[in-house]
Amino acid sequence: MSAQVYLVDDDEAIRDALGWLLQSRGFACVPHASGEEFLAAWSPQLAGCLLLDIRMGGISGLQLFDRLLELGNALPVIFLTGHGDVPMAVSALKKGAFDFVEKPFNDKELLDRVQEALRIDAARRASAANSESLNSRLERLTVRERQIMELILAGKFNKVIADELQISMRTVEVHRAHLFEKMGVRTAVELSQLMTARR
Amino acid sequence: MSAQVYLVDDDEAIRDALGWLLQSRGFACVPHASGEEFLAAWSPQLAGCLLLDIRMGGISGLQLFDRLLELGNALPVIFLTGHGDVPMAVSALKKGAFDFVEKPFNDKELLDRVQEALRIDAARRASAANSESLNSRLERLTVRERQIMELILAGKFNKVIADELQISMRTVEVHRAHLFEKMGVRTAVELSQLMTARR
DNA sequence: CGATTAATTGTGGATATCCACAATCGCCCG
DNA sequence: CGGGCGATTGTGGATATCCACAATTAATCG
Repeated sequence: MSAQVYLVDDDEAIRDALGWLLQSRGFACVPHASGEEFLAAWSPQLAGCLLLDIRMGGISGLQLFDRLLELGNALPVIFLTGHGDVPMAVSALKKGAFDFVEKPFNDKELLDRVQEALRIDAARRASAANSESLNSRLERLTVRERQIMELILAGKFNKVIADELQISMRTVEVHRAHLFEKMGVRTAVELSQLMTARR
Repeated sequence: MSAQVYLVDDDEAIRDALGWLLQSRGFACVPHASGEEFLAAWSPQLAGCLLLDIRMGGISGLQLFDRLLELGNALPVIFLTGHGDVPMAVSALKKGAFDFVEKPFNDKELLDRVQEALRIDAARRASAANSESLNSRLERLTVRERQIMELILAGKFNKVIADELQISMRTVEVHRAHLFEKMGVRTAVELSQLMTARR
């Protein structure tokens, strides 16, 4: 799934004009005529950004935005509006919208914002992919291994861990080796960095 | 230096009214009649938040905001304006303003925003204090100790570190013990968490 | 029931770490 | 010049870790 610029606007003239502009600059554009239509096509895997008109028939851009937030949307959203007011813009940005642009807009400026949004999204996805792979590795750990990992991350010696869990040191060593293997680390320090880095 | 609500507005009536409102709700308020005046009083140590009118004689609220950004201001800024437009609000928020409120405003809403801003600032300062203390500990390390710390954080054994630095293992052990002592950690895992957590 | 998986434990040896006790060398400062 | 500091090294012993080889028990699953 490569990056797309999703465009939701109920005005066909705008869809055509913006679509053309984007394509001409090398951005793949996917137009939708309504919020409902986009919502039906949406999936968490979509990559790119979303250009969203606020005033539309059917559900409004703001309503669509809220719905997408609930669904866990990660696409950066650039609002387009001819009739925005300040509270609307403030609220949208504080909820996490990427930008809020008033029509008529300057082509170059919009393209810059699109490019920046695509960059952000790519970076976010790359980092999400990392933490996905981390999570999948974590899920492969058995309960006991996770439990022992916690104690290792608390800086405890195998001996102490064995005491606390009332098991032999040898068993701790085995679990430790297994979880290092599964997590793809060679030392406790690497494990700690892996776990600490992920916020 | 305890938390204050700094208020910059060239309209005395507003300063009085807002000042009274804030005081009555238990917020300590420090009014200034101009951007220049606040700038002269500003220091990086100020704690609290800043209520900033946009349209003022002398330098404008937006100019003051930009200047404060250059100076490394950490105070959350809540803009107050009677004549804001959308691009202005968008730009301010994207530069990191905490909020952007149009006059006339609802008292309770403004107070909520102030409280939230104070909370954010307190949290930010607490975390900054941590990283300050971390930095001061880091500065107490000798060059050699820092160098060895890097290698420890790379997950290398004392033996390997000794080889790479062309010194004896014993020396590495000594430095290692010293830097652990100075950094206040007992194990390499704790050190790693300390260093990794601070972005 | 036979296979698989997780948890558990043991032995023993090779490596590493931790640390007290001790010492040398070079540099800068009052 | 004597003292302090940082870097360096050594010895030796107590602890820990790493790991190959080996095995038992309990639970789950087709």
